[in-house]
Formats: sequence, structure tokens, C-alpha cells
Amino acid sequence: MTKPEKRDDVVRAALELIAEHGFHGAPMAMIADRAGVGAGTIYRYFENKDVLITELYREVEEKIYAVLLEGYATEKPFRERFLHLGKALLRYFIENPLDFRYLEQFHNSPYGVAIRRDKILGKHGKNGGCDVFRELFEQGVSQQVMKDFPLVILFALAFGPLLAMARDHILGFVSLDDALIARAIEACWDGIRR
Amino acid sequence: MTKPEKRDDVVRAALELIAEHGFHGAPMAMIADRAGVGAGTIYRYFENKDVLITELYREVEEKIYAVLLEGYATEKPFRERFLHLGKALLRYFIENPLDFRYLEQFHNSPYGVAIRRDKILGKHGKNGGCDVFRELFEQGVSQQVMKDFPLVILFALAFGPLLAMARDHILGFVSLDDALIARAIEACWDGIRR
Amino acid sequence: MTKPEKRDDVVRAALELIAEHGFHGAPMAMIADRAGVGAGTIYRYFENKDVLITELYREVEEKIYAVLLEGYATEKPFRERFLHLGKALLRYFIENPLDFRYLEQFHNSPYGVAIRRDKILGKHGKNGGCDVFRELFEQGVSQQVMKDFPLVILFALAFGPLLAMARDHILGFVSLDDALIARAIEACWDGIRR
Amino acid sequence: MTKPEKRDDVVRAALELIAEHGFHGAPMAMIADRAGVGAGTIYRYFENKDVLITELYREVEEKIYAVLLEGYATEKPFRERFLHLGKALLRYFIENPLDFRYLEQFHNSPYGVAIRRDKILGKHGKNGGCDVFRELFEQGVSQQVMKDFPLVILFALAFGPLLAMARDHILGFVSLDDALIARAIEACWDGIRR
DNA sequence: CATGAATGAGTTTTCATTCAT
DNA sequence: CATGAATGAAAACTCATTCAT
Repeated sequence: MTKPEKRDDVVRAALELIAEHGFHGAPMAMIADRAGVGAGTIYRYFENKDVLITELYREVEEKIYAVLLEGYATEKPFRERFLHLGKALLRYFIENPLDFRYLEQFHNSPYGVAIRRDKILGKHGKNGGCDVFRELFEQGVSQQVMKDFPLVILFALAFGPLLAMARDHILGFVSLDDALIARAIEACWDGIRR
Repeated sequence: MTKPEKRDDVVRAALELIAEHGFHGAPMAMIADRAGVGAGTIYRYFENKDVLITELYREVEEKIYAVLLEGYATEKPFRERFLHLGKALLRYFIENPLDFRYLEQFHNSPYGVAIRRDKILGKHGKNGGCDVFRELFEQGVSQQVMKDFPLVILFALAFGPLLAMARDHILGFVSLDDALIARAIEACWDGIRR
Repeated sequence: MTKPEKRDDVVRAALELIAEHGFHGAPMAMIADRAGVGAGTIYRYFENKDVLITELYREVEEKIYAVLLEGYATEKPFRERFLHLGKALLRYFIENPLDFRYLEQFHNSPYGVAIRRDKILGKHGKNGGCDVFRELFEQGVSQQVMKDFPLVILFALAFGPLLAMARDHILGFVSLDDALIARAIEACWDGIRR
Repeated sequence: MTKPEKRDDVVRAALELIAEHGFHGAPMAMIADRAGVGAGTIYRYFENKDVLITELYREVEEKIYAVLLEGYATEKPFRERFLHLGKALLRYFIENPLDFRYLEQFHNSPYGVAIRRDKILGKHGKNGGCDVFRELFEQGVSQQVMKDFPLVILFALAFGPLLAMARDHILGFVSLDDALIARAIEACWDGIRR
């Protein structure tokens, strides 16, 4: 019954509503309602809606980061490392569709663009899961295991299909099981590797 | 004599503003303003904002379709056909960043999801550029030139990186020249081909 | 193919639309459309919507006046004269529901109140059917055939039920045939006569 | 402590403005202004303008119902009962001209017609003052004290003049004192009774 | 600290009227 | 004269944010 419990309620409610209806389909009053708190209470924890949205993003990202690193072994070959990360990420999205849809909403918005800019330009201390991939790709390129592309292109080749597949699965356009996931991530690897 | 001149102004203004600020960041009044037109004038050409948005989508799609088919030769090998389409599409986006960003806004919205659903389920007679890809992929799979994935996955492997790269170029995170484009689309082909 | 033909078209269209949808449900553009003329054309014949509305009222009133006087014989006894007028009026409304509904719309509006005020205060040259009733009632009172009420009250006793019945018939709440009309107007007479 | 104080302000303001200028002459902003309230505040109490209008009607009707039943004695003769109800109603309208004009606006509108239809078809459980009259008239007819007319016609004969007189008084075309009211309602009775 | 009623600027849409053709 | 595209003021309604309780 500690204080920040209400904060969590707000975060959860916001995630659900924004994931489902978008930023503009989730008024503060509705979030408060769903969270079981007063409308004004949200402003105790988040200065305004923008801050809430950005904060929410950080929390989702953090969760994903943790999942990615779970069982990640730097000493394994590039291919295996990539497959591990790719499958873990895709599985995470499939198991947490709200998180995925929230991220999509976020990236497709002024907030998202700014954050990505910072990330790519390397402005930031810790960069979440990004850094693992960045390191993997940089090494992969320098050791001539992966194609010699700018990092951004490699990200596109790896994440582009992955996000598209997650979206299609969540919207019900395909049904991804473990076998299909494995084969699909292998296909991504084919795009990247030399 | 050029009657629908104002209509064009509206279309251009809407495209610009929505591409830049999203649907909710582009009020009708602002569109009218930018188009140099009275607020009510928009409604002579478009029943309401939804119709304007959907119509705009159709026009952009049509332009892309035309570009894709330009120089497309059904008799060429799969690889070349794919490279042609991929490069043409990526170049189009790079040369028409507003169109690209508009499409992104559109797809990431209730409108877009509905349209995609119809498209995937094959609801429409003519499906724009989609059909060329669909045919290419279906044949590619049946002739064992491409990996045996559901169509939706192949789309993800092909378009996922492409769209991501277009976005990154437009946002200034990479600079794609013709050489890089060619290599990148080849990489996509690697992801798809057997 | 004379000029005022278009004027008639406008009048007819306006009557229909206003009767059916009220003043606010009948935009000028819709009236023009229904009349088969351009929107601007209406303004050749009527300075603005208010003028159109008022003019329309006058025309309807005139038609009714003509019907009332048809077969009206000043030399007949009061009762018969009243029954004649009452039945004629009620029948007119039933046969011309658009006219009736238009009048109702008109009376229940700023226009209507002003016109009634003028009428009751006797400001006007010819007063349409009003004058016949006025004369009938004034004589009826002075010859002690009717109750000694102010004219306005007699009008209320005579027209109140009549209009209510017309409305109910037109809305489908009763079905008035000739026999019922006759009996109903007799009942009105009972209210008025000494 | 008096929470719904603002609600009352809105109700009062809406009643005044609509009574005076009609539904279309009473914008929400004007109502809010007159109520001394923010524009959005109205929507905390009434979902939209239609709801406000309908709710307002219910409240007025309820007040009238209460007044009608005050001192109404079922055991008295029909004539006395009718005179009681008629006089009470007419007096109410004269003393509450805003309520009367509001009702007129309401009845002469899509809302009103729908409600009347329901009422005549007996859709509602409690029908406000209507039921008293309905019962009175049904008994009056069956006991051959009143003319054998359909209920709707009897209503027309009773209310038609009454409403007309109320309107004329309120608009200043007659001045009804208690004596005149009594005589006028007697005249209505003459129209109804056998 | 928590609440939620109140606010008012901002959004979409309508429509009487004008005026260039 | 006739037209109908263009206008823009005005209307209903929403929602992030504040503040008295």
C-alpha cells in the first residue's frame, strides 16, 4: 500500500489505453478512470501528458532490455548471438502485444523521432537493448562476418522485418509459432551476413 | 479554366502538414490556411476529414504504383524483377519524402489497419503495387527461388528493411546514394531468396 | 418559360423542405437544388432567407383565404357560417399538409410572433381569412349569439382545437373523415355559442 | 456543499434562452455565458444539447404535473374536475411564461413529436399530467357526460383553446384575470360536454 | 496528498451569402 | 440574368490542466 502503487496503476492504465486507442484516443480522464485514481492524481506523478508518455516508453524499453540480455552470451558466434536476440525480441513482442503496440505508437510520433535521433547520434549513457545490437553489428562488420553496411542499415535489415512480423502477428494476419519464428529470424540473418 | 486547382492546393497542403505533424497535428483550419483557401472550401471537395485522409492515401498509392510498373518486365528473372521493384520503391520514397511520411502516418492509424486487412484478404480488385509483389512472391515461392514462407512474412522481409531505410534516410540518419540503395536491396534479396 | 417560373420552383421547393424539416433543416443550397436552380438565383427573387420565408407565408395565407371565401354566404345564420369556415379550413389543412406544417413552423418562430402582433393590433390593409372570422365573431358577440369574450379568446376557442386536430391528423394520431370533421367543428361551435 | 448548483444555473439559463429564442437561437456558448459557467461545464451534466433539451422538458413537465394534482379530487363531478384542471393549467402557464414557451418550442420540434407519439400510444408508465386527463376523458365519455369523440379529439378541444389563450396572454394580446380564466375554461367545457 | 468539478482554447463541420464567370 | 464555387463566421463538442475542498 505504498505510495507509488498508484503510479503503477496509472502507468498500466496508460499503456493499455494508448496501445489500444493511440495517444489521442486515450484522454487523461480515461486513464485516470481506468487506473482507479482521480484525474488530478496523475499530475502528482507526471508533470503532464508528454512526460507520462515518454516515461512509459522508458519503462517498456527497460523491460525489453532485460529480456534481451537474459541468456545472452558474448562468447558465442555472431550468428547464434543474433538469432538469440532476434528470437527473444520477437517473442517478447508476441507475448506482450500491448508493449509492442505502445512502442509503435510512440515511434510514430514527434516523441519517437526525437528519441531515435538521440539514440543514433549516441547521445546518452545507457542505450538499452540498442547497445547490445550495436556492439554485435560493429564487431560483425569489422570481423567481416556481416555485410559492410552503415550501422543504421544493418538495424533496418534486422529490425525492419522483425517489427513487421510482430505487427502482422498481433493484428492477426499471420500466426507465428516457434518454428516459424526461428526460420524467419534466420532469414533476417541471411540478409545481414556476408 | 483549371477548375480543381483549389482541390490540388488542399491536397498538397494536407499532405505536407499531415506528413510533418500527423493527423492530429494538422487541423482543417491549418490545412485551409496553408492551401490559401477558406475553411469551408475543403468541404466542397472532401466530405470530411476522414474522406480527405483516405483520398489522399489513394492518390499517393496510385503514383507509386505507376512508378513501380515503369520498366517492370515480367519476363526477367525473379532476382532482377525484385531488385527493380525494390530500388524503384526506395528511390521513390527518397525523392518524395512527404509521400513516404504520409503513408507512414496513414498505416499507423485505424484507417491504415483496415485497408491493410482488406488488402491481405484480397478484398480489392486492383491492389496497386501490392499485386505486382504478390504475384512475384507467389511465383518465386512456387518455383522454389524464394524461401517457403507465408506471403505476409515475405512482405515483411522485403518491405520491413526498405521502409526502415527510407525512414532513416529521410530523417537524416543515413544518406542513401544509388550504390548503397542497390547493395541494400540486394541484402533484402538475400533475406528472401533460397 | 417566362421568368417567374423559376421563382415558383423556389417557392415550391422551399415550402416542401421547410414543411418537412423546419427552417434550420432546409439550407438555401438544398432549396436551390430541389428547385433545380443555382444557389445564387434564389437571391434574384428574394433578398435573403428571411424574406423568402415571410413571402412564402403570405402566399400560403392567400391561398387559404381564397378557399375560405369560396361559398361563404354572409346572409346565412352565424352557426352555419362558422361551420362552413371551420370545416373548410380543417379540410384545407388535411388536403394540404405541407401548407399546414409550414404555417406551424412559421408561427412558432420570431417571424410568426411579429406577424400575429401586427394582425391582432389591426395593422394592415387586408388581413386574409382573419377578417372574415373577425367580422363573424364581432357580429356574433354583438348580436348575443356568441359568448361575450374578447376577440382573441374567441379565436382561441375556435382555432385552438381546429389546429390541434389538423396536426394530429397529419401526424397520424387520428384519422379525420368528413363526418368526424363535421362533428368536431360543431363541438367548437358549442364552445363559442351562447 | 450545494453541488449541483451549477447544474441548476445551466437549467435556468437554457430554459430562459430557449423559451425566448428557440433551440437554434440558444447556442451552448450563450447558455453557458448566461449561466455564468464555462462552456465545457454544461457537458458535465448533460451529454449533449439534445439531452439537455429533453431533460429540461422532463423537469418542466414534472412541475406541471405536481401543480395539476394539487387539490384534484377524483370524487367530484366531471365538470368540476375538468374546470379545476383547466384553470390550474392555464394559471400555471400564465405564472410561468418561460415554462410555457419552452414547452411550445419543444412540442414544435422533432423531440416533441416523438414524445407525443409515445404518449398517445401509451408507451410510458407514468405519463405526467396526461394520465389525469386521459382518465377523466375516458370516464367522461363512457358515462356519457362528454361527447363521444376519440381521446385525441377531446384533448384537442380541451387543450387547443387553453394553449392558444396562454400564448396570447403571454405575448400580451389579451390579459387574462381569474374571472376571464374561469369563463374561458367553462367555454372549453361547453365544447366537450354533451 | 488525493480528488474531480470546472475551465476555455481548440477542433470539426455547416450554411447564408457573395461575386467572378 | 443565372450560376455555383468560395467564403468565414458561428455552432457543438473535447480534453489537458488547474485548484478549492
